[in-house]
Amino acid sequence: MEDGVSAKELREIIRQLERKLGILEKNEMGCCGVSFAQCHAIVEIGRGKKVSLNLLADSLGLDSSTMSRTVNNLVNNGLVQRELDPEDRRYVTIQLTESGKKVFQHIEETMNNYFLGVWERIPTDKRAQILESFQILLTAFQ
Amino acid sequence: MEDGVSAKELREIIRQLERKLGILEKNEMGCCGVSFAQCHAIVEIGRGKKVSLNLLADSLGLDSSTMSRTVNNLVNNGLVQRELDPEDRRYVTIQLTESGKKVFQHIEETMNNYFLGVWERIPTDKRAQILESFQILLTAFQ
DNA sequence: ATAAAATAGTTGCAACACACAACTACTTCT
DNA sequence: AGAAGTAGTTGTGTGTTGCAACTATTTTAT
Repeated sequence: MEDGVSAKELREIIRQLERKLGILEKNEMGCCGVSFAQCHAIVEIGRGKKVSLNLLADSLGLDSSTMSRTVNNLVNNGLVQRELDPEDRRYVTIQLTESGKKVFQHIEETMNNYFLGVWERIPTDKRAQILESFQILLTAFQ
Repeated sequence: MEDGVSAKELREIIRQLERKLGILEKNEMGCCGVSFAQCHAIVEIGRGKKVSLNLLADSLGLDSSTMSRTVNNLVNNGLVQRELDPEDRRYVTIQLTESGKKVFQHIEETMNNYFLGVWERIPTDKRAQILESFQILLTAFQ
Protein backbone atom coordinates (compact mmCIF):
# COMPACT_ATOMS: atom_id res chain seq x y z
CA MET A 1 0.00 0.00 0.00
CA GLU A 2 2.86 2.38 -0.81
CA ASP A 3 0.54 4.29 -3.12
CA GLY A 4 -1.87 4.97 -0.32
CA VAL A 5 0.85 6.64 1.70
CA SER A 6 1.97 8.85 -1.17
CA ALA A 7 -1.57 9.77 -2.05
CA LYS A 8 -2.03 10.93 1.53
CA GLU A 9 1.13 12.94 1.22
CA LEU A 10 -0.28 14.55 -1.89
CA ARG A 11 -3.52 15.31 -0.12
CA GLU A 12 -1.70 16.84 2.80
CA ILE A 13 0.53 19.01 0.71
CA ILE A 14 -2.38 20.29 -1.33
CA ARG A 15 -4.20 21.05 1.88
CA GLN A 16 -1.27 23.15 2.99
CA LEU A 17 -1.15 24.94 -0.31
CA GLU A 18 -4.85 25.63 -0.10
CA ARG A 19 -4.37 27.26 3.27
CA LYS A 20 -1.56 29.46 2.00
CA LEU A 21 -3.65 30.52 -0.94
CA GLY A 22 -6.56 31.24 1.34
CA ILE A 23 -4.42 33.55 3.42
CA LEU A 24 -3.09 35.18 0.28
CA GLU A 25 -6.56 35.90 -0.99
CA LYS A 26 -7.61 37.24 2.36
CA ASN A 27 -4.75 39.73 2.32
CA GLU A 28 -5.40 40.57 -1.28
CA MET A 29 -8.92 41.52 -0.57
CA GLY A 30 -8.40 44.42 1.73
CA CYS A 31 -6.37 46.32 -0.77
CA CYS A 32 -8.82 46.89 -3.57
CA GLY A 33 -11.78 47.88 -1.44
CA VAL A 34 -14.08 45.26 -2.86
CA SER A 35 -15.30 42.06 -1.32
CA PHE A 36 -14.06 38.59 -2.06
CA ALA A 37 -16.80 37.62 -4.49
CA GLN A 38 -16.67 41.01 -6.17
CA CYS A 39 -12.93 40.70 -6.65
CA HIS A 40 -13.31 37.36 -8.41
CA ALA A 41 -16.07 38.72 -10.57
CA ILE A 42 -14.05 41.75 -11.60
CA VAL A 43 -11.15 39.58 -12.70
CA GLU A 44 -13.45 37.36 -14.69
CA ILE A 45 -15.27 40.27 -16.31
CA GLY A 46 -12.02 42.07 -17.01
CA ARG A 47 -10.59 39.09 -18.79
CA GLY A 48 -13.65 38.48 -20.92
CA LYS A 49 -14.24 42.17 -21.72
CA LYS A 50 -17.94 41.53 -22.26
CA VAL A 51 -19.92 38.66 -20.81
CA SER A 52 -23.43 37.58 -20.06
CA LEU A 53 -24.54 36.89 -16.54
CA ASN A 54 -24.92 33.15 -16.89
CA LEU A 55 -21.54 32.79 -18.52
CA LEU A 56 -20.04 34.64 -15.64
CA ALA A 57 -21.90 32.51 -13.13
CA ASP A 58 -20.74 29.34 -14.84
CA SER A 59 -17.15 30.39 -15.00
CA LEU A 60 -17.14 31.12 -11.28
CA GLY A 61 -19.22 28.08 -10.39
CA LEU A 62 -22.00 30.13 -8.82
CA ASP A 63 -25.75 30.16 -9.03
CA SER A 64 -27.04 32.82 -11.41
CA SER A 65 -29.01 34.43 -8.60
CA THR A 66 -25.86 34.87 -6.56
CA MET A 67 -24.11 36.25 -9.58
CA SER A 68 -26.92 38.65 -10.28
CA ARG A 69 -26.62 40.14 -6.82
CA THR A 70 -22.85 40.37 -6.95
CA VAL A 71 -23.05 42.17 -10.26
CA ASN A 72 -25.70 44.40 -8.80
CA ASN A 73 -23.36 45.46 -6.02
CA LEU A 74 -20.62 46.12 -8.51
CA VAL A 75 -22.99 48.27 -10.53
CA ASN A 76 -23.91 50.20 -7.40
CA ASN A 77 -20.23 50.73 -6.71
CA GLY A 78 -19.78 52.05 -10.23
CA LEU A 79 -17.33 49.36 -11.24
CA VAL A 80 -19.46 47.52 -13.74
CA GLN A 81 -21.95 48.39 -16.42
CA ARG A 82 -25.00 46.32 -17.22
CA GLU A 83 -26.76 46.68 -20.57
CA LEU A 84 -29.51 44.87 -22.38
CA ASP A 85 -28.26 43.05 -25.43
CA PRO A 86 -30.21 44.54 -28.37
CA GLU A 87 -29.84 41.30 -30.35
CA ASP A 88 -31.58 39.18 -27.77
CA ARG A 89 -33.17 41.15 -25.03
CA ARG A 90 -33.10 38.31 -22.54
CA TYR A 91 -29.36 38.76 -22.22
CA VAL A 92 -27.47 41.45 -20.42
CA THR A 93 -23.92 42.32 -21.32
CA ILE A 94 -21.68 43.04 -18.42
CA GLN A 95 -18.50 45.03 -18.68
CA LEU A 96 -16.18 47.09 -16.57
CA THR A 97 -16.55 50.85 -16.29
CA GLU A 98 -13.49 53.05 -16.29
CA SER A 99 -13.06 52.80 -12.53
CA GLY A 100 -13.76 49.07 -12.77
CA LYS A 101 -10.89 48.77 -15.21
CA LYS A 102 -8.62 50.56 -12.80
CA VAL A 103 -9.50 48.16 -10.01
CA PHE A 104 -9.03 45.26 -12.38
CA GLN A 105 -5.60 46.44 -13.41
CA HIS A 106 -4.66 47.00 -9.83
CA ILE A 107 -5.65 43.45 -8.90
CA GLU A 108 -3.83 42.02 -11.87
CA GLU A 109 -0.72 43.96 -11.08
CA THR A 110 -0.69 43.03 -7.42
CA MET A 111 -1.28 39.38 -8.15
CA ASN A 112 1.33 39.26 -10.87
CA ASN A 113 3.82 40.95 -8.62
CA TYR A 114 3.11 38.54 -5.87
CA PHE A 115 3.59 35.56 -8.12
CA LEU A 116 6.71 37.04 -9.57
CA GLY A 117 8.08 37.11 -6.04
CA VAL A 118 7.15 33.50 -5.53
CA TRP A 119 8.64 32.60 -8.86
CA GLU A 120 11.92 34.22 -8.00
CA ARG A 121 12.12 32.29 -4.77
CA ILE A 122 11.99 29.03 -6.71
CA PRO A 123 15.43 27.66 -7.57
CA THR A 124 16.09 28.28 -11.25
CA ASP A 125 16.63 24.66 -12.12
CA LYS A 126 13.30 23.65 -10.58
CA ARG A 127 11.04 26.14 -12.29
CA ALA A 128 10.20 24.22 -15.43
CA GLN A 129 9.59 21.12 -13.40
CA ILE A 130 7.07 22.90 -11.22
CA LEU A 131 5.01 24.17 -14.11
CA GLU A 132 5.04 20.73 -15.65
CA SER A 133 4.02 19.12 -12.38
CA PHE A 134 1.00 21.37 -12.05
CA GLN A 135 -0.07 20.61 -15.59
CA ILE A 136 0.12 16.91 -14.94
CA LEU A 137 -1.74 17.22 -11.68
CA LEU A 138 -4.47 19.29 -13.27
CA THR A 139 -5.15 16.62 -15.85
CA ALA A 140 -5.02 13.96 -13.13
CA PHE A 141 -7.85 15.78 -11.39
CA GLN A 142 -9.64 15.31 -14.72
CA MET B 1 10.87 39.79 -18.99
CA GLU B 2 10.71 36.04 -19.45
CA ASP B 3 10.20 35.62 -15.73
CA GLY B 4 7.12 37.77 -15.80
CA VAL B 5 5.55 35.50 -18.38
CA SER B 6 6.33 32.35 -16.43
CA ALA B 7 5.12 33.84 -13.19
CA LYS B 8 1.82 34.59 -14.90
CA GLU B 9 1.72 31.03 -16.10
CA LEU B 10 2.22 29.90 -12.53
CA ARG B 11 -0.54 32.18 -11.34
CA GLU B 12 -2.93 30.93 -13.98
CA ILE B 13 -2.26 27.30 -13.32
CA ILE B 14 -2.71 27.75 -9.59
CA ARG B 15 -5.94 29.54 -10.30
CA GLN B 16 -7.15 26.57 -12.27
CA LEU B 17 -6.12 24.20 -9.53
CA GLU B 18 -7.94 26.31 -6.97
CA ARG B 19 -11.09 26.09 -8.97
CA LYS B 20 -10.84 22.31 -9.27
CA LEU B 21 -10.29 22.02 -5.56
CA GLY B 22 -13.22 24.29 -4.90
CA ILE B 23 -15.49 22.06 -6.93
CA LEU B 24 -14.09 19.02 -5.19
CA GLU B 25 -14.84 20.45 -1.78
CA LYS B 26 -18.30 21.44 -2.83
CA ASN B 27 -19.06 17.87 -3.89
CA GLU B 28 -17.45 16.49 -0.77
CA MET B 29 -19.64 18.54 1.46
CA GLY B 30 -22.99 17.10 0.57
CA CYS B 31 -21.95 13.62 1.59
CA CYS B 32 -21.22 14.07 5.27
CA GLY B 33 -24.28 16.10 6.15
CA VAL B 34 -22.29 18.90 7.72
CA SER B 35 -21.52 22.35 6.46
CA PHE B 36 -18.28 23.49 4.92
CA ALA B 37 -16.85 25.10 8.02
CA GLN B 38 -18.00 22.22 10.19
CA CYS B 39 -16.33 19.71 7.91
CA HIS B 40 -13.00 21.51 8.16
CA ALA B 41 -13.33 21.72 11.91
CA ILE B 42 -14.10 18.03 12.25
CA VAL B 43 -10.99 17.08 10.30
CA GLU B 44 -8.88 19.37 12.41
CA ILE B 45 -10.34 18.14 15.68
CA GLY B 46 -10.11 14.52 14.57
CA ARG B 47 -6.45 14.86 13.77
CA GLY B 48 -5.55 16.55 17.03
CA LYS B 49 -7.73 14.30 19.16
CA LYS B 50 -8.07 17.02 21.78
CA VAL B 51 -7.68 20.73 21.17
CA SER B 52 -8.50 24.05 22.68
CA LEU B 53 -10.69 26.52 20.88
CA ASN B 54 -8.02 29.07 20.12
CA LEU B 55 -5.67 26.43 18.79
CA LEU B 56 -8.42 25.26 16.51
CA ALA B 57 -9.19 28.78 15.40
CA ASP B 58 -5.53 29.44 14.65
CA SER B 59 -5.05 26.27 12.69
CA LEU B 60 -8.01 27.13 10.50
CA GLY B 61 -7.19 30.81 10.30
CA LEU B 62 -10.46 31.92 11.82
CA ASP B 63 -11.46 34.34 14.53
CA SER B 64 -12.11 32.64 17.84
CA SER B 65 -15.67 33.95 17.90
CA THR B 66 -16.38 32.27 14.59
CA MET B 67 -14.78 29.11 15.84
CA SER B 68 -16.80 29.19 19.02
CA ARG B 69 -20.03 29.26 17.08
CA THR B 70 -18.98 26.54 14.67
CA VAL B 71 -18.05 24.30 17.57
CA ASN B 72 -21.35 25.14 19.15
CA ASN B 73 -23.20 23.90 16.11
CA LEU B 74 -21.16 20.71 16.12
CA VAL B 75 -22.01 20.19 19.79
CA ASN B 76 -25.70 20.67 18.98
CA ASN B 77 -25.37 18.10 16.22
CA GLY B 78 -23.81 15.67 18.66
CA LEU B 79 -20.54 15.41 16.77
CA VAL B 80 -18.29 17.15 19.24
CA GLN B 81 -17.86 17.34 22.98
CA ARG B 82 -16.85 20.43 24.85
CA GLU B 83 -15.40 20.19 28.37
CA LEU B 84 -13.77 22.56 30.77
CA ASP B 85 -10.12 21.79 31.28
CA PRO B 86 -9.74 21.06 35.00
CA GLU B 87 -6.10 22.18 34.91
CA ASP B 88 -6.89 25.64 33.72
CA ARG B 89 -10.53 26.43 33.68
CA ARG B 90 -10.25 29.13 31.08
CA TYR B 91 -9.67 26.45 28.49
CA VAL B 92 -12.15 24.11 26.95
CA THR B 93 -11.04 20.82 25.46
CA ILE B 94 -12.79 19.92 22.29
CA GLN B 95 -12.98 16.37 21.01
CA LEU B 96 -15.10 14.23 18.75
CA THR B 97 -17.95 12.14 20.09
CA GLU B 98 -18.51 8.63 18.77
CA SER B 99 -20.70 9.84 15.93
CA GLY B 100 -18.23 12.64 15.30
CA LYS B 101 -15.51 10.05 14.89
CA LYS B 102 -17.63 8.21 12.37
CA VAL B 103 -18.11 11.34 10.33
CA PHE B 104 -14.40 12.08 10.60
CA GLN B 105 -13.46 8.63 9.39
CA HIS B 106 -15.90 8.90 6.56
CA ILE B 107 -14.42 12.18 5.43
CA GLU B 108 -10.89 10.86 5.71
CA GLU B 109 -11.76 7.76 3.75
CA THR B 110 -13.51 9.63 1.00
CA MET B 111 -10.72 12.17 0.65
CA ASN B 112 -8.00 9.56 0.70
CA ASN B 113 -9.83 7.52 -1.89
CA TYR B 114 -10.23 10.53 -4.07
CA PHE B 115 -6.56 11.40 -3.87
CA LEU B 116 -5.59 7.82 -4.46
CA GLY B 117 -7.53 8.03 -7.69
CA VAL B 118 -5.72 11.21 -8.64
CA TRP B 119 -2.40 9.67 -7.69
CA GLU B 120 -3.00 6.67 -9.89
CA ARG B 121 -3.75 8.88 -12.85
CA ILE B 122 -0.32 10.46 -12.53
CA PRO B 123 2.30 8.74 -14.69
CA THR B 124 4.53 6.65 -12.44
CA ASP B 125 7.72 8.37 -13.43
CA LYS B 126 6.30 11.81 -12.60
CA ARG B 127 5.01 11.13 -9.14
CA ALA B 128 8.10 11.90 -7.10
CA GLN B 129 8.64 15.06 -9.10
CA ILE B 130 5.18 16.30 -8.30
CA LEU B 131 5.55 15.89 -4.58
CA GLU B 132 8.91 17.61 -4.72
CA SER B 133 7.51 20.46 -6.77
CA PHE B 134 4.77 21.14 -4.27
CA GLN B 135 7.24 21.17 -1.44
CA ILE B 136 9.38 23.70 -3.22
CA LEU B 137 6.42 25.85 -4.07
CA LEU B 138 5.17 25.79 -0.51
CA THR B 139 8.44 27.12 0.77
CA ALA B 140 8.51 29.71 -2.01
CA PHE B 141 5.17 31.00 -0.70
CA GLN B 142 7.02 31.31 2.60
C1' DA C 1 -50.05 32.03 -36.23
C1' DT C 2 -50.34 30.98 -31.85
C1' DA C 3 -49.79 28.25 -27.84
C1' DA C 4 -46.18 25.74 -25.31
C1' DA C 5 -41.54 25.16 -24.00
C1' DA C 6 -37.15 26.99 -23.21
C1' DT C 7 -33.88 30.52 -21.72
C1' DA C 8 -31.81 34.80 -19.17
C1' DG C 9 -32.11 37.21 -15.45
C1' DT C 10 -34.15 39.10 -10.92
C1' DT C 11 -36.16 38.85 -6.32
C1' DG C 12 -37.92 36.57 -1.87
C1' DC C 13 -36.35 33.71 1.33
C1' DA C 14 -33.46 31.19 4.64
C1' DA C 15 -29.17 29.62 6.21
C1' DC C 16 -24.24 29.93 6.75
C1' DA C 17 -19.71 32.22 7.44
C1' DC C 18 -17.16 35.63 9.20
C1' DA C 19 -14.87 39.55 11.96
C1' DC C 20 -14.86 43.19 15.41
C1' DA C 21 -16.02 44.74 19.80
C1' DA C 22 -17.71 44.16 24.30
C1' DC C 23 -18.33 41.06 27.74
C1' DT C 24 -17.54 37.06 31.57
C1' DA C 25 -14.65 33.96 33.85
C1' DC C 26 -10.55 32.46 35.02
C1' DT C 27 -5.18 32.67 35.94
C1' DT C 28 -0.77 34.87 36.51
C1' DC C 29 2.16 38.60 37.63
C1' DT C 30 3.70 42.10 40.81
C1' DA D 1 -4.81 41.69 46.90
C1' DG D 2 -5.07 44.24 42.76
C1' DA D 3 -3.65 44.72 37.88
C1' DA D 4 -2.83 42.68 33.68
C1' DG D 5 -3.31 38.99 30.67
C1' DT D 6 -5.68 34.93 28.44
C1' DA D 7 -9.71 31.74 26.85
C1' DG D 8 -13.93 31.68 25.41
C1' DT D 9 -18.83 33.53 24.46
C1' DT D 10 -22.34 36.70 22.81
C1' DG D 11 -24.13 40.98 20.28
C1' DT D 12 -24.13 43.01 15.97
C1' DG D 13 -23.47 43.83 11.18
C1' DT D 14 -21.88 42.42 6.60
C1' DG D 15 -21.27 39.35 2.90
C1' DT D 16 -22.10 34.84 0.48
C1' DT D 17 -24.78 31.38 -1.11
C1' DG D 18 -28.58 28.30 -3.25
C1' DC D 19 -33.38 27.15 -4.09
C1' DA D 20 -37.74 28.38 -5.64
C1' DA D 21 -40.87 31.48 -7.65
C1' DC D 22 -41.33 35.10 -10.71
C1' DT D 23 -40.99 38.33 -15.24
C1' DA D 24 -39.54 39.09 -19.79
C1' DT D 25 -38.08 37.45 -23.99
C1' DT D 26 -37.18 34.07 -27.74
C1' DT D 27 -37.67 29.57 -29.92
C1' DT D 28 -40.18 25.42 -31.02
C1' DA D 29 -44.03 22.68 -32.20
C1' DT D 30 -48.64 22.12 -33.63
